Amino acid sequence: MPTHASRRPYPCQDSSPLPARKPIIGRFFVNSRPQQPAHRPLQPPNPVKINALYMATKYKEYQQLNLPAISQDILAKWEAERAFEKSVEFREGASPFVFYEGPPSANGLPGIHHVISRTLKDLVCRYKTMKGFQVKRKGGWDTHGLPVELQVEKMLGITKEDIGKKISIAEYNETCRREVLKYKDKWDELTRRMGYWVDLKNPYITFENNYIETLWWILAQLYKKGLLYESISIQPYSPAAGTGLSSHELNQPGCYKDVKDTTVVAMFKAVRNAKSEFLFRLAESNDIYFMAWTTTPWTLPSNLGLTVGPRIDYALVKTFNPYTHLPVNVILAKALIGKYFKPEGESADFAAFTPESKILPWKILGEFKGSNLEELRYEQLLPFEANSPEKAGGDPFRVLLGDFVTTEDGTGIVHTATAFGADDYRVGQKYNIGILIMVDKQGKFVDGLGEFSNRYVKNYKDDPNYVDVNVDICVRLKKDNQAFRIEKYEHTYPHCWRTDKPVLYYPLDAWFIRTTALKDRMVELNKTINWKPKSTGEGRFGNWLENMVDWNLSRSRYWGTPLPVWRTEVPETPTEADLSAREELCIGSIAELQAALKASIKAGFMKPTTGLTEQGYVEKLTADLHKPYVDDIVLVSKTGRPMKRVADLIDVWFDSGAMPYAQWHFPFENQETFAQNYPADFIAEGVDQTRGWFYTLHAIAALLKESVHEELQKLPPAILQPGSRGPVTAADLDKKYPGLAYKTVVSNGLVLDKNGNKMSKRLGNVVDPFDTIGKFGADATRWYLITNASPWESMKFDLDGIKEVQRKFFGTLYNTYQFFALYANVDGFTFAEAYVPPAERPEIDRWILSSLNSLVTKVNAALDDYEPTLAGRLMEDFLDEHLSNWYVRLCRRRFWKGDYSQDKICAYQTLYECLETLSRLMAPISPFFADWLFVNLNEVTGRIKAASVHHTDFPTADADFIDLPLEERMQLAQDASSLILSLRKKVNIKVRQPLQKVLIPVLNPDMKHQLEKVEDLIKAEVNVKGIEYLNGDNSFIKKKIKPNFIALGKKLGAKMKAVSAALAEFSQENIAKLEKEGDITLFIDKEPIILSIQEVDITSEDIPGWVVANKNALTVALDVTVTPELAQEGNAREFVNRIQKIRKDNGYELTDRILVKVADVPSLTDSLTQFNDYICAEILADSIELVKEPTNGTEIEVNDILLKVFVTKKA
RNA sequence: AGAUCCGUAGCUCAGCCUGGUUAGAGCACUACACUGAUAAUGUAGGGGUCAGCAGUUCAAAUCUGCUCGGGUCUACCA
Repeated sequence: MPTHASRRPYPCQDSSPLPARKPIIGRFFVNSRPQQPAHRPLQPPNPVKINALYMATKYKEYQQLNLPAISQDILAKWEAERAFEKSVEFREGASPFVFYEGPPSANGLPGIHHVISRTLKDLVCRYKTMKGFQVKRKGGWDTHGLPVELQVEKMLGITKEDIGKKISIAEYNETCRREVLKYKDKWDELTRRMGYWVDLKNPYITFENNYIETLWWILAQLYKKGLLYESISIQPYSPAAGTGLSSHELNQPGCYKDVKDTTVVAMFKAVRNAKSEFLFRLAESNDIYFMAWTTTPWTLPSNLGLTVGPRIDYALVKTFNPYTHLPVNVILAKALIGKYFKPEGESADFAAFTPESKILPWKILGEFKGSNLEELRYEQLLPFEANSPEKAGGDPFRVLLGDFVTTEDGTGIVHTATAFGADDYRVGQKYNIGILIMVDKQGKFVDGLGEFSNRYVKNYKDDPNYVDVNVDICVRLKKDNQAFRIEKYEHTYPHCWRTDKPVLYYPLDAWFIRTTALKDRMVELNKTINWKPKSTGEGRFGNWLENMVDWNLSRSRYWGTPLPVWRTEVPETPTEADLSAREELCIGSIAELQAALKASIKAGFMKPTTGLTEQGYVEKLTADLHKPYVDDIVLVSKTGRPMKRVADLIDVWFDSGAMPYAQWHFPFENQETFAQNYPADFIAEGVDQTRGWFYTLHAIAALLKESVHEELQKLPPAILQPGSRGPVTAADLDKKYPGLAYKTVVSNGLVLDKNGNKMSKRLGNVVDPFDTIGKFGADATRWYLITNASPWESMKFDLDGIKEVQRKFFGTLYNTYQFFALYANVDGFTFAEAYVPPAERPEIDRWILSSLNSLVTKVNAALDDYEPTLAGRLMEDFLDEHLSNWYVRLCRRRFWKGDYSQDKICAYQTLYECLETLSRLMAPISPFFADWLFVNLNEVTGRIKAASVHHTDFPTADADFIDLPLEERMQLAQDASSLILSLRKKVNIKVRQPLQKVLIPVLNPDMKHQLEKVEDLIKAEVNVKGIEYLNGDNSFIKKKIKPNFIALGKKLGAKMKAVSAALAEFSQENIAKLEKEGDITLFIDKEPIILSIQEVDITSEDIPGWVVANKNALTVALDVTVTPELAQEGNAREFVNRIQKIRKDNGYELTDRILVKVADVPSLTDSLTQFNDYICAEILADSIELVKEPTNGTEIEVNDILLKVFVTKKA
């Protein structure tokens, strides 16, 4: 950032009477030359289509910056001119840049976090459009799913059980269909107001028949390939809500709660047989028990196995049951012995043990690995008639091996109830121990479980008299010598997010997609995706792919895409024969369904309603592919049996993951459009979509690759490969459609409140995007969101941050424009003159243009790399540090002084170009303000034939403009000015007081040349008359030497410290010698080390007798002597300053000439006479009249001298 | 539990990939200047154990490991 300069109070270009100073800008002045054609022709994207552009003669000037008003005006303009549509139409025929819109669900209100991801999407699309691509952006709506259902239930005051009773499924779904787009208007409004350009007129909507038909086609493709199958899965299930829950739902905030449960370490009595004989020998007893811990005692009646870790060490321990005090031998993990037995009890006196004993005696009888326990048998813990081994249908009550067993808590032996745990089920399948489901879907025990029958395992009915059955189970075990420890235990347990009741893990029939079959392909393809940030792709997403399990697709709901599978019915408890005779059909299109329907009518399973033809009936039945209509359809199997639809709906994530195909109703129509818009070049959503949309898009693309190829091969080759007529080979297809849904994905982080907390309605810290945009405008909001932090980092949203952006960035840019407009209007600058080649412009113009083009290069690179934060910050720096703070400030006089000369034209052209280029650079991020700025400029000059900045091309850098040495020396000038000003500050000499000279030691000729070229700038900036350079060999300067660590590090290694110390001790003579001879020999530990001049950094540190400051290699010394001559000149300037203030106070126009009468104060007479010409030129007076006693007038103060002046406007 | 990101001034963030000896900006604060960009602008100042510990190295904000704190995602187990 700049650390320089206050106001430069000097005249520059007009004739200065100050003999000591060269007028600075005069040096830059360029005489008019034969005009040359414009250097940089600017091409509109499509000049033909734009006809009449509104032209203005004056740049608009404003009272003050009003960003919300600008947003509104520009929005109205866009809508009137169809600016968005045109921005796409203009690029017709250009290469497409494919963007997919992740569909939001419109049944909730949009929040500020939607603004960030949409800004990101929008800016990339706008940028690519300006880069010459055609970017179609089809909007979309996600319409299915549980949130919609719940909202509807809440609204109607019903629960899931009421559906089909109090309300028909048809009515229910109709309500969902209506409700899901409840806030569509709000979303559309946000889209408009934030300036998100997306096609909302033709969005894809996931509940539409065409959309569902594509989903069915995809499912049928998977079915054909054997990738869609049915199986049991243990899933979270909410008995209170009567529904299975997805893991997604379980991860709703607040679902995992800390609860206190009654837990028990149950004792399973081992059976003595050949395999277990070794234990019984060790124990010399028949009372051997496996100890297993559970936090869900209600699962114990369903126990079928005990699982141990094969590599875990277990011990057989002789002890007593702490409740019954009977002698027992227990088996548990050795590592967990300490949890149950106190050290002082080890090998204590067993004989002395009484029920009153505090310490339980114990003794290890033997140790073995878990693998030694495999296949041992035990007696069923809680046998009843309902849970007999026959009912389990396997070979239960054995010890199993499982990798999931740990010794972190419990006993290292896991009670395994196959019905109620995913791990349990998996290991149970492997060992064929059967399954017992002793709890029904209401969450209560089934009949035939003795005293526990029909009791709810948790208080699902909000019964005030509920008695915890878990406690009763524990009590019974305790009495029966089957419990070793019973205690309350606090742990986190998932709860149904709707009913707040604990979920059960419950076996449910489910349909799966065999994603694991394509795992390798998905992992490989993921490596080709450009992830922003990279780590999300490699880490979070990569790991997720590595640990992939089959996709559980089915949901037992009402409002969603139905699974298109019909099959013949089997009895409730089917035999193998029933199942193998079952016939099944997966429907892949409406036509297929209609044909099947007709067959069914023929078979007599379906009958056309009276008054309808068969065709009419078939069409009516397939007019809506939702429940309940599809469920009413009975089809006929090959063998003539009736087939009913499987009741399940599919996961809504499938809906959104299938959008690349379904949004175009592929492959039923739009095949060509699809071919050109697949895969996406770019998508962006919140990082929470990693396992959601990002995954489902990726998975479906990988699964569907071959089917897509098949369909595309039906198209004419020219569509797939423009320009080629030959056949499209498999390799060609593979290259273009590798089974990938997107090439670049940006995952943006969360938006937190300003204290870093997640925004939630509960905390009341949500930020309303409408308020924010209304108050600060979309531009400042967008700019803030993009530049505050990288999009993928979670950002703390603070309205003060937007205020800052508004003031700092937009305020500065607005001021700069206002400044330009003010003077350009006075001078009538309309860019009518030919473009002045940079070589003919003053150095400062060439500098800012160089800097501008460097900026353009960097911004292009940043945006190409999807780093908008960097791009925005670069623009901020340029605007503040270079354009406003240095260029405009230094050049102000060029704009308002003198005639409409070549120099002025150069200044206008330069500033104009900076503003115009900035408007185009910032257009993707802050589209309204950019357009406002662009149009304000372009309306007058008509320089670019485009009605909107969004129809122009993105700026590209012109290497000819870039002059790095020039940028370097300007930096030197800024640094030098800053240093000198800080010195002035230190000695309290105001900038208006001229000083005689500055000394700058130069360490090499190059530095001197660079400084000489900006000498005038520095002198003007700091109001010093001369700069003297001190060459390196001047003994006047005191120098400092230090090692060049980078150069010396490798050479010296460990000797670095010693050398560093030695250099610190160097005398001025040593340094001079080194400079003169180029190298010097040091002795470190008596070893010679030769240092060359390149291996050290020599800087000037001090100039004795002067006030000195330095920064890096630059040192300045200021002569602070104010001679009487200098003081007089200072007075003159002070005087000018006072008169200017009066002019302003009196409200004179810039061009008004004035008459001045001044009281003749002796101490000022010399100043006023000597600098008369200068003063008159400055204040636009013909002369200064010194009068003895002005009759009336304003009292002013010039360097502590009081006097009266009388100023009037000249007629 | 696993993965990942983050931790630098009161606040928001650069710098870290590629280690180099005075760690930078903006905001806020304090003081001053400027007063023809003026509801603007500039200058200066104070303010940091670079979360902590250990390691590698001549040298660590920067590389490595561990710990702590915060966020997110995933999983959830007796």
